[in-house]
Amino acid sequence: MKRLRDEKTIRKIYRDGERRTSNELTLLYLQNQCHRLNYAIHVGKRFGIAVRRNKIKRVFRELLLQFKEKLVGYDIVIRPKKKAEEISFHQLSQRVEKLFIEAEIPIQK
RNA sequence: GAAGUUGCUCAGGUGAUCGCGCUUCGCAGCAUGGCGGAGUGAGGAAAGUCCGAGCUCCGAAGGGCAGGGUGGUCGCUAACGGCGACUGGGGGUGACCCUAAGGAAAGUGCCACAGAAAACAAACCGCCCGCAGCGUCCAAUCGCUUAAACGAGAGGUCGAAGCAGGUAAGUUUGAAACGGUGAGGUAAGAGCUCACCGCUUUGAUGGCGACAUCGGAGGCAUGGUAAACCCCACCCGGAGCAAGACCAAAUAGGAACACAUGUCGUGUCAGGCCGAUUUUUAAAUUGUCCUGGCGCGACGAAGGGCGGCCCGUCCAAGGUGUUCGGGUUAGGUCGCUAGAACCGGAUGGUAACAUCCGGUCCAGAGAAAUGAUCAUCACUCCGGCCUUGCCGGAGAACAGAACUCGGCUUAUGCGUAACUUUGGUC
RNA sequence: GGUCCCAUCGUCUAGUGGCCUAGGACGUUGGCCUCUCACGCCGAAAACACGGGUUCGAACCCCGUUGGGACCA
Repeated sequence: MKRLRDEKTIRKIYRDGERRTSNELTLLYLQNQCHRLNYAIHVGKRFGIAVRRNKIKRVFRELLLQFKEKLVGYDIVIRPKKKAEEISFHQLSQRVEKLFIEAEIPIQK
């Protein structure tokens, strides 16, 4: 699992990728060539000061760790919404898994 | 016990599992990558960007003006608008706190409403004395008369207005009224005189100094406002690591507008006036001068740079300047962290701080990494119980390095020391 | 990261020490007009971002916060 830091790749995902939304986040995804999960978490300034933004990013990174072995071959971008701050880690985990199922990404056992 | 003032410390520890950034080593490998090990990894405010510096570039960072900043004194410091000590003023019962705290007798401006008057001294309302006339009242005396009544009436008293003079805040207004309070004094009053306080000025003593204490003199002149302009003293060139340096790649020498192309010298060519020579006229040759073209040299400048202006200085025909357009491009490397650094000690100093000795190496990352769960220990709070204790539950703030330091300000949890005021009990 | 600018009724604004108990326009709202609506007329409510300081007096001057906005190779 690797963090995406290349601006061009992220733009490509925004342009060509599929997207699914829930109350808590927006998920964008695109198949890639390598057999790994690359991710980016997009937290704008409307979430407040730097500490809060960093906290959201840490929560989502921890959450993606669960899917590390199951989701390979995809580049994804996660855009949290403000409601994501209000619910617990466990609830958030379920919502994300649901989104992955909706997206018909094959979850490997 | 309560309320408060000032200073200081810490910013949870340990272990396990899963993860992250950077550096480095090893293995496999040459795909956009993988696996494993080691080291290291946020703050007291990293924040606001309010000051000050280092560093880099802008010509070499020059002079003056403008502009900006600071403003008790002495010190500390690389520097500061910071810090320390002291002085004056103000606040608080107090511990203690606050203080842009130079100049209003260089000049200008402003001081609404109210008030007689708002700045330089007067006018007005008053008070007092004097003058001449008028009126009221009293009245010596006189006329007439027996007397009374009546009439006249020197002089006095009171009153209103006038003239000339004296007078100061009387009595309001106001934030503020040419010293304040008290006593004497006077026609009425007034520093007119006296005492105390204030002020001005002068001297002595103490202090490096701000200033303090004591004394003499003047009798009061100098309203407030400078976080109004201003004056005085001191300081400041501008920009900022997106500074800047190097490398690579790409574009292709683009468009529009503005401005200069002058003067002098000299060479050459062409033309013209005049003269000389040859010569029958005409024409030819040649010389001085003038005009024009070209070349060379010197001077020169519209403009531009030195990010406000002037001086000064530099560039200035191989055109320059401004604007627009196109391309690269969210390219790479360096700058980039060993420093006015941190810790401990000694010495000097009231202190800020300085010097010396010993030790330590402590993030340098592409929009950017430190976290999650569990256990346990420590801390705080709440509840219960058999109250030196045990059990259960809850909590842990503000907040995340982006070139680096020194401060200030703001946000914020817990603890602790000294001191102050106050309540209760002994 | 750095350099700057701004803040007045719900919105756009005027105000540059006293005339400010802050003016105007649009909007809101009450009444009149009309058969009703619109237009028109008369009225009302509504703001100096916050905290200190200077001054007799502050929306205005000074300092500090808070919020918003612009720019950079």
